[in-house]
Amino acid sequence: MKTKITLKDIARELEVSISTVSKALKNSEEISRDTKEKVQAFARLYNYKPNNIAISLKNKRTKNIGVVIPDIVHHFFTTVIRGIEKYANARGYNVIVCLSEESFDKEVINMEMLANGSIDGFIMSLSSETQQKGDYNHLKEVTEQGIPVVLFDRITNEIECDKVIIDDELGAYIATKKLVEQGRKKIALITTDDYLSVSKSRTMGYKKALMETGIEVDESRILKLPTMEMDEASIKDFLENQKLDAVLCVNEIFAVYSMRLAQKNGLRIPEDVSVIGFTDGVLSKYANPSLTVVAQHGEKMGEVSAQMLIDKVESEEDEETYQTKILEPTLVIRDSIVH
Amino acid sequence: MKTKITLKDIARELEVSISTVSKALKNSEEISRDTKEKVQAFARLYNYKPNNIAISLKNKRTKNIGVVIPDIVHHFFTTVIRGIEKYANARGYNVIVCLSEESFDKEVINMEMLANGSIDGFIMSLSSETQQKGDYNHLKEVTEQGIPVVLFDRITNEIECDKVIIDDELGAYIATKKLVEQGRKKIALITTDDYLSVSKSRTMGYKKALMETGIEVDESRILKLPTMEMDEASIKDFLENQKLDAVLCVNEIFAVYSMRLAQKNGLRIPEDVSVIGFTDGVLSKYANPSLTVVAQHGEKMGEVSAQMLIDKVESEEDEETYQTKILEPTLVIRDSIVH
DNA sequence: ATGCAAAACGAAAACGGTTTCGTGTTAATA
DNA sequence: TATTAACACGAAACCGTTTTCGTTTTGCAT
Repeated sequence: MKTKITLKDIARELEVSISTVSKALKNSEEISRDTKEKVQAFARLYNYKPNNIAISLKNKRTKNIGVVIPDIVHHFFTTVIRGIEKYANARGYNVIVCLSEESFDKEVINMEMLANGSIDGFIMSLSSETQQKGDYNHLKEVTEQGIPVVLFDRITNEIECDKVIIDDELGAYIATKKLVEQGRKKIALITTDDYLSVSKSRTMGYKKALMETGIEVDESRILKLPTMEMDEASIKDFLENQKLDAVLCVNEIFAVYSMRLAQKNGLRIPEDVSVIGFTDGVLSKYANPSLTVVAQHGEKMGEVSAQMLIDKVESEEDEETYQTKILEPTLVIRDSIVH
Repeated sequence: MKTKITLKDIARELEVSISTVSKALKNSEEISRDTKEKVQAFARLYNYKPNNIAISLKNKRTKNIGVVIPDIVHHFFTTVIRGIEKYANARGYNVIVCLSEESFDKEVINMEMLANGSIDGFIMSLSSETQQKGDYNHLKEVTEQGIPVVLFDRITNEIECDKVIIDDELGAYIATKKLVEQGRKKIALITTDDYLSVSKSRTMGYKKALMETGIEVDESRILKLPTMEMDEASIKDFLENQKLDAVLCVNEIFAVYSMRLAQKNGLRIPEDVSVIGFTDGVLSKYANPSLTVVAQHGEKMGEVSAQMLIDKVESEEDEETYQTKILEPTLVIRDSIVH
């Protein structure tokens, strides 16, 4: 087992001081040609690589960024991570992923674990429990310590920091508008309780589109599930007890399940019922029929978040100016609506 | 901005030495009741938390584990990460995720980045390019430095380390056997080139099951795609040019797409054609009809990998004994086969 | 030979902890 | 009263770097 070599080892072997070795490896002007070549050759030979931890301690910079998200087994979050990872890696950063699993406590614990020097900044999306409680002290503590935070998708106005979201209201709006344009009148919405920031916005977009086109909002056509978790019974109960000609869902699972239910009841999609979901995942693409969705561009969101975070981390002056970037959702038309 | 407090700060305020503070916080017997209470109270008041980096440098233990995988936007890898994350977190470890994106170079770079002190061990699944090249020097270097490695799913025999796989051959075997039992005779296999360790095993299981039941293996019924990437044209070309009564696919996307193709051509599933895939993801569950799959139990695999790694990291003696854990796949029966 | 500036290098502090070992004080014992 | 053990604490080394600030050496002009 050949153990890692350190500056001290090189210094001892070459009978120079540690400082000389350090400088030689950085090609410092202070060191003579001769010595530099000797040191560099030796370092290369023994494959010297500086110890990241020591450098982190010295610089107070870890080149790690902490990502705290509610769940990883969801296409949207997965694509965001990919975006973050790609961008961060290109700038020499590593990504530490922590899952809150929609739990407030885990979110707090994870942040505390990372906030003690392990990372230079956070990128996160709030757990549903956190949004429900409305308790953001763990975020406050972190920002007060000067650790930059970028919130994406599930955000809160209570914390001053950079934010990245898609225009959820607009997404629901264009989807609903599309349905109306195609002559649909009885449009249902399957969403979750309003405490989830995204659900609230989407519900608003849905209502706005209806009102604009002179269709009365019928609250009995809106199903608010307690969480994003699949609840087949509720959806079944909801859909089978009314006559509808279109369904808008806040994720793709709800949408695909709705399609299957309709089909089982002898309804044709999209002839009898149009369906639109959120999240352009693998499910939408390969569902039968393929699902029209509001694409959230998770990878882009991840990139933008990472860029904002790293820019802030590396900026010398600590400007107290924060921005919220709003990405535009787009409608991906597939076979679950007529076209 | 209230900056983090250090031992030195506490020592200065309380007019004691740094050593005393350190010991007091650890409830050392050496320190008097009085002093301990004073120090602990002060620390609590100012919310003192030791700096992880400093501790890492001292202990030469980071409590981070590096996970290097080819892709994150795949249900299987996602569930593995979740398993790793849950288990590792419970034991006080953080997870650094790096994506090789199926590229050999990225895999190497990522490992080098992490191997210089950032992590205590690796959990990884090889990129397809790495398996294709058969170049494992980056893994050798790491293990020679005494950094523990656990390989999962996409492994190699060229490296001595702990490994976790599912019995891919068995998975394909039971799936094929199931199809045969139901009277299917013309069973196609859609897989990838043999350099991918998992594909090779699955092909073997498929052939074994056929031979055991007296069905001749017809190579023209085997489609070997170059990668796991979706290639609709090839699959379409392959499926539409022969009469089949069943299809086995090495992932769920190939399988779902095969179902749609068959349906478009007027074939009923499962009456005319049975389909089985690998990976029990969201796609299988919500496809129409729902897809029978060989479940790979990714989360379990992640847990087991994390446990093996952390056990090795924390074991004092460096035993040079490695084990390979083989998890049993299970067949999840759904509507894409008769039952 | 002398003086001096430039060149080349080393000592030491710093980052924030842990830990070993030494030392001063107090109290108990002879 | 002298001796000693227990107690409470501090100094310093260490982990592996970087960096400032001397100090020594060299070369050159005088």
